[in-house]
Amino acid sequence: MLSKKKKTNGDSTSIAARALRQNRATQVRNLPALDSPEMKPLKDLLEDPSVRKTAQNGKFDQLALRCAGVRLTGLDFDPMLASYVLDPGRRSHGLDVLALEFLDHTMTSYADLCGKGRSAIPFDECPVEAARDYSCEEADMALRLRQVFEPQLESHELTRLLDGIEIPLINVLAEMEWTGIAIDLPWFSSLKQRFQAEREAVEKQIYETAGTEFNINSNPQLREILFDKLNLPILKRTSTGPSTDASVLTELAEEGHVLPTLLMEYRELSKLENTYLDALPRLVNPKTGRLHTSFNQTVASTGRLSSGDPNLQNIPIRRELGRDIRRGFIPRKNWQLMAADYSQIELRLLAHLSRDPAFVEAFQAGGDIHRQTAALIFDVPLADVTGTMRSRAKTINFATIYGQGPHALSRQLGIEHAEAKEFIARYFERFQGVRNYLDAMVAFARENGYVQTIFGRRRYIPELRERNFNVRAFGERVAANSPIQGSAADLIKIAMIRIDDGFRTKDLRSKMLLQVHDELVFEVFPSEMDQVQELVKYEMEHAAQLSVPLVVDLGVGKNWLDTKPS
DNA sequence: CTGCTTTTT
DNA sequence: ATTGTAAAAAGCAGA
Repeated sequence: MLSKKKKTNGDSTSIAARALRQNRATQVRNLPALDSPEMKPLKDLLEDPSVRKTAQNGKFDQLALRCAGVRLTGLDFDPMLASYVLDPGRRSHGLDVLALEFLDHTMTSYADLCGKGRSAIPFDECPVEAARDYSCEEADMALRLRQVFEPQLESHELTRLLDGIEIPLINVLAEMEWTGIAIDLPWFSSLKQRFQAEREAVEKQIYETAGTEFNINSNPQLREILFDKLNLPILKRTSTGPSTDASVLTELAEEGHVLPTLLMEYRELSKLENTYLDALPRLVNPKTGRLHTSFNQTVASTGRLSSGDPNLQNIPIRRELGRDIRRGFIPRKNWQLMAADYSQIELRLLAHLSRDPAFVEAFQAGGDIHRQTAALIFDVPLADVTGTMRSRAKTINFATIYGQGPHALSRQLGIEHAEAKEFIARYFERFQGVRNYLDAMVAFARENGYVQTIFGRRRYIPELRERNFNVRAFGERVAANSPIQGSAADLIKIAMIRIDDGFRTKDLRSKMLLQVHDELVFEVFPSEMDQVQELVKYEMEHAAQLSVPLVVDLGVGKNWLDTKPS
């Protein structure tokens, strides 16, 4: 939202809405003349070149607005968010779509205003009266949709979720987007050199091994080399032909073939190069010298946020090469980065929601949950749990959260289908409360058509009424998973609002920068370190009172990777 | 524009 | 009788 196109909240809608509210105008056609005194603030804004020039698709750049002294205030409703809490699964929450569906009104499109393709004119060249009407139509629709949505929100008991969480979160996210995060450009460019040289070397080896040059990024060409020329076995199919994904290449590599190993190295390097090393430096804002993501508040059907332009929620960490990229995210000079992670939040929520005694006790006892799970399902003393047992227990714990079946589990653990089936049976024997809870969620969803989180966030699951078994099975997994993932999303949103509030009342200079689902990243002013740590840990751990403790791990460092243990 | 692949939680 | 794990964003190729 800070940068461009994809808007979630606080775009021109709210600016114009404010202007309109002041004018008490409800009819697009009866707007006061632009020259009238009451329209002056809007006119000034529309005519300010530093603002007009930055508009994309008729939406003003938030950074430009902020530089022009315009800030988000007085925000107390957003039709997009109202639509999102009413039905997070719908395809679009766009104002135009909502206006058509709920008000039977076809809105002027951006193309209507400025044209499209070659004949399109820039937004700042369209007549200011037309820009006014375009903006005010949005405000008008927003106000009318409020009348439609408010009774629905009330009857579905979603008012608290919207007014208590989603609306207050708008300003928190806007502030995070505006603040941005710094990256170490020299570090990025030296990594680029290193990775590029390495990738080119691997490329050469691939051509030699294959005996021909081809486009490695082209799946059809790659299939031809692997499965026609070299006659390697086809282990998996996609809808368009033999698959060449990482699991296939790994298996082929294990059979002793050279090319698959090289291909995996190539893919890892080129992914890091293209997606991060090339893209991120280009997105550094020249005005702020920092990277400004957009947090989308209305795309994930579970209630999670998403991040885009650039996506800062999928910065690598698992493999060593990727970890180098995380090292490039840095605080401003003499400040520190701090990360605060919820420990096992989804499993804790599963324990809380299911009230399973064994699970609840394990968390109340503290310690390593996967280890304790292993002791229970393999029936050995805690001290005798081996690495393999713990790792398997961990996999099964995650499989449970996702409603995974024996087939998927066997593949993941590399064991027989029957053995996986036994693991699962054993698991639910020990955790009967979990079994009952998951079954109850599916039953509730079949009965009511939706499931909900602790805070009443709903997700409708029409798939459960489908004839197709696969679609229905998908619906069952959604019913089991969404209350857990969604409740976790609710919790961290509440914590973010309270932390932001704490920062303000305590007049702290430190900033919240990023949210990565169960983690918050902060840039901390040196003298505020103790205060910030205490505040963040407290608010995250007390976002709600559950029957198991919520635990947050803090880490401090000179780059994002440094904030992580080991 | 769609499909495939890869990155994260 | 049937399922080969939830949620995202993004780059590339090829039509």
